[in-house]
Amino acid sequence: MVQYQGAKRLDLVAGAIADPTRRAILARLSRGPTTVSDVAAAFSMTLTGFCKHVRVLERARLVRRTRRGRAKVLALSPEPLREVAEWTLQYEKFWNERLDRLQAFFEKEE
Amino acid sequence: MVQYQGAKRLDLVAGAIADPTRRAILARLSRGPTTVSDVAAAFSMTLTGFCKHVRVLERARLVRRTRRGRAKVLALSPEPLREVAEWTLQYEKFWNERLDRLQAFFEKEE
DNA sequence: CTGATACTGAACCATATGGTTCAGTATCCA
DNA sequence: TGGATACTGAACCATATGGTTCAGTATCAG
Repeated sequence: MVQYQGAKRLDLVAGAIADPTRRAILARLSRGPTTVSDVAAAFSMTLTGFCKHVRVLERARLVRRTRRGRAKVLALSPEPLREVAEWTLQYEKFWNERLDRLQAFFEKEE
Repeated sequence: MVQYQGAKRLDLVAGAIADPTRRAILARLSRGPTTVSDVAAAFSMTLTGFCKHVRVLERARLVRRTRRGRAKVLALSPEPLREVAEWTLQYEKFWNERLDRLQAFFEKEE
């Protein structure tokens, strides 16, 4: 499959949010930046395992990581979610439109 | 990680759209229902491989498959995308709001 | 300087994903 | 009935993902 403009980024972002742990991290960070350990405390997982999730979010540019002393602070970087929203909203007309045509199609099939 | 309401479905749907082949399938089906072979013709992949992608989309309830003679017709089922749109739009305020606070934060760090 | 804190990288493991080939089922057509 | 058409399942393979442990680096506190 050929990769069009921004397709790889959508792969990364959609893949990143396809995991409940990572969505929970984003939800936590939406309440403000905080340290790795502080976010990690909510999960029953090793810190190393947690860091891997952070790495996935960082590669998708959904979080930024900066050093503050010996801690690292995570901050939400929500812009890539906009791209996902825009992609899904391309299909808005399909879930909004009356489903007569589709229903008729399936009734005909059965 | 505990799975909250609908979380597993979001996993499936976000995972399904995290692949350019599958997004292309959805784009094709947005122009109307058609057969497996017809959609598959656009991809340089075996039919078996293609079917696996269809299976992923079907498990995420993004396509429906019905038999018509010896062919099977695929149709877009866009409702699950609405859930993804709604999830991402929770973060709309973050990409819409002025980034003063965040920028100030990073400037302070550097 | 020393030790504790806060990560992070490397290696490893089990399972999932994305592809293949080959064989099988279901339907249409002559 | 007997092909040809249109998938689909099973087995296999390579790589990716999500977790672990253990060892290492960087910073702070005394």
